[in-house]
Amino acid sequence: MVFDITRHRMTKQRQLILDVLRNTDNHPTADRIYEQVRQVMPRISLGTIYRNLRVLKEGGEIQELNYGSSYSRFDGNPSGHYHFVCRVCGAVSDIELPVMKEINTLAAQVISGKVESHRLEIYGLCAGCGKGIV
Amino acid sequence: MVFDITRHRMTKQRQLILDVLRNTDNHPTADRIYEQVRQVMPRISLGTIYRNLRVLKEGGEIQELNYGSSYSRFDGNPSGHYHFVCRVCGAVSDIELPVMKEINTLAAQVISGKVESHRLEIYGLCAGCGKGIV
DNA sequence: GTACGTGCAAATATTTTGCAGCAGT
DNA sequence: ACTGCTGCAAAATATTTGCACGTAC
Repeated sequence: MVFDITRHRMTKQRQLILDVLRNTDNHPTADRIYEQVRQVMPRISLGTIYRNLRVLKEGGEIQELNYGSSYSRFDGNPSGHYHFVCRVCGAVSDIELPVMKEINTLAAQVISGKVESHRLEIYGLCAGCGKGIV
Repeated sequence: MVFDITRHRMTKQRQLILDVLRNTDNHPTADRIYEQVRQVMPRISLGTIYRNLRVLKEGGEIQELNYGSSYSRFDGNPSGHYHFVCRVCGAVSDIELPVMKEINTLAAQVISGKVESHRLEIYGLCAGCGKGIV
């Protein structure tokens, strides 16, 4: 699906937010997206950022992530993939590991419900933070 | 570790919160814990709930979970285990699946940092919600 | 007796929403 | 032109914190 144009309009704001998310790999927060977008469109409001993030998420264009923080991060890559989270600096990066469908199969054997998907995050120290610590 | 009594005091409030968490398996939110505890100790404050949840978490007595919602849930079982989240009713339940250490090994091969742990959640429909839906 | 802990209330932080005018199709 | 979208500001939600008093050790 490209975009549900029968219900949604591709406004300049929405396109810009999507562009920002697709051209970064650091999984920014709403506030960080706001800063980025404001450099091009200074009068955009944070409410518009949040409204568009929701629409884009519901349309399957982007993903929302939240890893123990009080805020969400967003990922312009909507396809299933895993993430690595540094416990020191909080950076989130993509993991080049294929999605393991067998996890769903395993889980289905012990769950009295319908298994649909799973989410996996790896925690540790990123290369940069690992160096500084003894 | 039982509890770091050299730094922390086991107050009635803290003990009660811990008891509530240990005697339930539905991974309650802070607010729900507050309601429970208030039935026994009506003058306790929500601030105290949050402060104690943090102390208990830092002491390794409990776990904090957050799955895409804007609020956290808490788990009185501090040992590593996986969770199943129903996408309809939002219920969170424990999964009887052993922790797969090989996931860390696999991840370590493709990550340029130090892998320490991982978190896995299964999503789907719980038994109750699966029935109602065609 | 000494800190840590508590209740209360105010403050933060993040996200959502009402509204009147704007703009994509 | 129709209806969704925007900016603005206020509200809602979840969590944290300052303070004076209380209590576990």
